[in-house]
Amino acid sequence: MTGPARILLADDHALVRRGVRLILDSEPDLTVVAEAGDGAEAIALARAEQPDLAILDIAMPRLTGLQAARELSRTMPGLRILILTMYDNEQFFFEALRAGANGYVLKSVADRDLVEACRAAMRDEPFLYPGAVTALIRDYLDRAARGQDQPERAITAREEEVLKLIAEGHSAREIAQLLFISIKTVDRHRANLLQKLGLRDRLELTRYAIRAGLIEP
Amino acid sequence: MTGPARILLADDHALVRRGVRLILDSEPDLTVVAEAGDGAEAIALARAEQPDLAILDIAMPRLTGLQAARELSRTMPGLRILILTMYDNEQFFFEALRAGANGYVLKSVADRDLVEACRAAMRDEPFLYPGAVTALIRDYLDRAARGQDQPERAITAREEEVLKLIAEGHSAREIAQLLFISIKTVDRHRANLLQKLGLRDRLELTRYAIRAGLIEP
DNA sequence: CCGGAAATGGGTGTCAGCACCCATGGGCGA
DNA sequence: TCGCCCATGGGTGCTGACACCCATTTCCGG
Repeated sequence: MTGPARILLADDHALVRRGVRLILDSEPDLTVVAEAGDGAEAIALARAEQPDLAILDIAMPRLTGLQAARELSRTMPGLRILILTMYDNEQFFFEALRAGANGYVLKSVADRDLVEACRAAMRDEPFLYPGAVTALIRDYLDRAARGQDQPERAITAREEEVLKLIAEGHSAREIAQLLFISIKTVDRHRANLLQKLGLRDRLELTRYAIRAGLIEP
Repeated sequence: MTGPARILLADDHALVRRGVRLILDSEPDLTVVAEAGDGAEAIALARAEQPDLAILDIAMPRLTGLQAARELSRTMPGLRILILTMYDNEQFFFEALRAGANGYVLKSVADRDLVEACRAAMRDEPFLYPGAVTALIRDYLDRAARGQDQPERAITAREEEVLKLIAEGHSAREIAQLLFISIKTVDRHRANLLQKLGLRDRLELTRYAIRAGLIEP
């Protein structure tokens, strides 16, 4: 017996943090030991507090929950990770799996499922909401049907970074200066994003990012 | 003595509703008597339950919190209204005041201020977060300085039509074909819109249209 | 150890967005 | 009636977005 699971909670809205904390702390086997307001703070607090489980919102300033999840699952392999998001979006769901998340919970059903998802993660079992399971099965069947000839490449970490900046209204030149890379490289990332997502221009990229919850309008 | 204030809570995320409910119900003078997941449901429940106070999120399906606030302040004059939102946006803030809201609270600071805002509303006093107060004062000073000499030309009907189409992602060429006018005229309307709204490009026009509720994201 | 993917960056060309210039005809209020 | 604003549209030119071409380095997994 080692006491309740120690949880790090990261969301940029204090109100959501407070609500989730009240829900989790009312369970005897779960306790929130730290709260972060952005992805960078989440990483710092995870290192300082060594929690058992991190609950990460996707849409956060500085680093998104997915970026933080990649970093945390790489540097702290024992840490369980739950992604908590507003949006039912398959692209981000698959990315969350690749980023090392143990579970993916929608905020719209989190009041019912979140506690169960935490317990599943602590047992090192995956937890997915029903829609995600459906998408996963469909994707599995798709791959089986195609014989994995096309692994349909996903958005990379760097591409997500560029996507966020484009959607925030920055020009290619500004992004190049922010990331210390050439305009041509920004052009290439943008082109890859447009091709992978099947979109036409940066305006559609912006809509996509808003719908996906990467940024706020 | 009439017992605790009866509150209607409207937000499309069950998780946020649950958090807010836990916060408010722990105060002896506040009690949540109904929860709505969208603006239309909020109006129906307000009529059925006759609460003292309605807390409305802006971003909701069917009817936004602002639309619901307009309807409620018109048909139920005794009802106090608090707008609760993610966005620190002056446009929304002024719209909320015009829609009859008694208070405007940001989700990012709601864990601290929400209870106080509810009590202020029940005393029929306004409650605004500090940034909103600053914006209100600046706007007042602006108007005083101009002495309303310039009615600051409004968007014309034709310009709004073009704005909508631009925000929906149509190119100037497409809009010209849709409206049976020349590309150059579309160019001119766009230029006038950019100048009147103080924006830079069609991407910012799109954000503006989304925020103004002209189109759906 | 080799092949592929990710990240980097250069060149070239087309086109749309946007700024600035200009003019004309119609409607409406002072 | 006169002037103003609106809607219309033409010309010119710059710049950024985007497509398609190319190459190099690094790193990781089979």
